[in-house]
Amino acid sequence: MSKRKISIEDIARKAGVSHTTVSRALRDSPLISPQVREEIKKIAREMNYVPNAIAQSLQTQRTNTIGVVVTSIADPFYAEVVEGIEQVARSAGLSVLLTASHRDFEEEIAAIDNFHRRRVDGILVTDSRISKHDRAQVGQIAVPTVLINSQTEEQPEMFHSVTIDDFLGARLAVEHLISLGHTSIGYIGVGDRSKSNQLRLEGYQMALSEAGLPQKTDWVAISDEDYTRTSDVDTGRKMLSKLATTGLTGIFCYNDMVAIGALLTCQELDISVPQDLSIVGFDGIALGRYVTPPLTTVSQPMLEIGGCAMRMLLDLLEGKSVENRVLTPFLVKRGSSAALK
Amino acid sequence: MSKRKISIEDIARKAGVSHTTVSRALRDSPLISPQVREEIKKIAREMNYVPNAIAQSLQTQRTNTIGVVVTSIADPFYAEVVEGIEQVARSAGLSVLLTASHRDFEEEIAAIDNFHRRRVDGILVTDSRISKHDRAQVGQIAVPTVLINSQTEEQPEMFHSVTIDDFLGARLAVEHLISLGHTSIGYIGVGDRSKSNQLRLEGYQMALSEAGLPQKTDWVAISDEDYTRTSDVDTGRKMLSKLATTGLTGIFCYNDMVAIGALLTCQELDISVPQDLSIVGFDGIALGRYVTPPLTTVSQPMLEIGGCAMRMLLDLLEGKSVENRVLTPFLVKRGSSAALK
DNA sequence: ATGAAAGCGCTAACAT
DNA sequence: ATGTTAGCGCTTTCAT
Repeated sequence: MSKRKISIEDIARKAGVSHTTVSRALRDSPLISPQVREEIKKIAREMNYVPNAIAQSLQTQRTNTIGVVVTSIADPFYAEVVEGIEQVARSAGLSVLLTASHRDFEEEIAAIDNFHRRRVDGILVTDSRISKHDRAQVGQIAVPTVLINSQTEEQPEMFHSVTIDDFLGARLAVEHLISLGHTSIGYIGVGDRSKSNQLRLEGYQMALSEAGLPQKTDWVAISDEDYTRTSDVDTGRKMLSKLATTGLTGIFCYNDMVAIGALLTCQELDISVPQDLSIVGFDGIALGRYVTPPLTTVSQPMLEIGGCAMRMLLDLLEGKSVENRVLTPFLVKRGSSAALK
Repeated sequence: MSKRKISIEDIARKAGVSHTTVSRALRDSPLISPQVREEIKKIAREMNYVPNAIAQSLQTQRTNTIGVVVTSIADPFYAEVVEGIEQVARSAGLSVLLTASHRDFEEEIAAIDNFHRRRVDGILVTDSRISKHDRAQVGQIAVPTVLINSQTEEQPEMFHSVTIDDFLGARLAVEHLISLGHTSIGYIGVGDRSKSNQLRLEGYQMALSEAGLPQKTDWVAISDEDYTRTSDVDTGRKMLSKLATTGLTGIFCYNDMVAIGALLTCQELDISVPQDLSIVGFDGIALGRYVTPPLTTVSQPMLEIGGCAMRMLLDLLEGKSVENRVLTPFLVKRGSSAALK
């Protein structure tokens, strides 16, 4: 194994030309005569030359790298979003630096700062905690940045963004329950996800009031715990126990993990789903297909969210102007919801 | 937003010193007098200086970056492994470049090649398809590389590796079924994962023969499909249908997704699990906890696999010598397995 | 304690 | 069509 890496100067020496010629030949410059070019490429191959992207980056001021911040790498939702990001990034010749923020503001800032030092060409942040007040901390966000499902109320013109229509999604879920004949419908939320939780709650309320259905405060249970170690599944479990005695026949849950927690507790409490209680989740993670009964959910197009954000970033890198996108979620009917008896 | 980034020369000019002094001050060199150092740091802060990691890397020949190749980012198993990797990488000041290989040899090679151009300090590859015959293609693997659960029979001294003990794991699964009184035990495998599938099959066979139990060829079903789009769940579904009529009372599945496919088909065929049939999976992905009945499985310590591989890489980077690790999986008993009636 | 100069490996003006 | 010369923004001898 060659200890010292080969440089274009090494090739130049061997080929009896200048390193500039090698540089040009390797990048198919029309300035170099075909035979010289081929000869140089041949030598490069023989010497196992591997171009130094670092040196190229220093010169071209482009790293062909983007930074992605996710709340957790093992999160089934964002894992799929990142899959979508990576696919289009790679096909555009960009590599992805991935960092987890654990929904922590400081970690998020640190990750972005690290990306800046590394001179990434662009940044993608999921579930961002950054708002306009924090501009100082982020230093100058000098590179194109797109927020995915941001959790703050930043001015739209401040950052670029791709979001899911939480309000609409919630309505889809609740209207589905209503169409099944349910009239006593509850909501289990996650306080920690401020913005999306708020919007889903509002969508829930709107759907009910539009249908002229009653709303009771004890039909809504929102966990107020810090996002320490209490997972969403546990939230679903606890909150369902609270709501179990309120006579509800349908429950819309903040997301699929919460819904699954609710489902599990129903099994323990001998509440049959969907006979006694219909449950609807949000997100559309793969998992929902495999629980019993399979989970009815409002599905987010995860791959598309990632792909869309990445394409937006690509446009930004080319200096194009872009418009923020609000993607549309769609209802996936499965076994956890059924007509009211 | 400052268009042009500030460099140490800009700071030097402002501070009336040389850029060398700035460089030293910023990195707390004892050569610089405390007051000058503080003054320079203050100016740097005021000017919103962000060190250029690219320039540093070119000089120091270290990128503080590692490359990670996974089969799929959205894979619940490897997502968790990567989570483990990223945690220890970050605490060591390293960033992670992540690329998906989709179990494709060419893509895997391309990813590694890309990492080489980018001069990553080290590489981690999961489910590697590379064997010693392919050394040429990989060029010179010039940087420390650790394979995680490699799928080929490379000489141990060729690459460093962290693996799970597939053979032992399979035995744990089958011995568990045996201890529950089962005597007709089948195996559903995935042909595409050559090495691990082979080892798990052998573990299965060994456990049976040690217990003096019968083995029949039609108790073993191994999917021979290419890994195109047919997911493991579908494999489980199809193979269970095949085995359903053979009078088995226990089935060990290559992994949890296969087991879940089997579980789902059991529901459709009105085969009660675990009353009529006990099912045991492999991997220990979170999902298994939430299906009905919850899945008994041989769990791999996913975070630890990632963390262990990363620590091994860290040692390699420090020039230490390392020993390959074979980690031990453990049985997690849940509802999908029960004593034979 | 500080500075001048060289160089990491490449690209790009500017010659020729 | 090819070579010379500068940098890109840092770290690191080597002087002073």
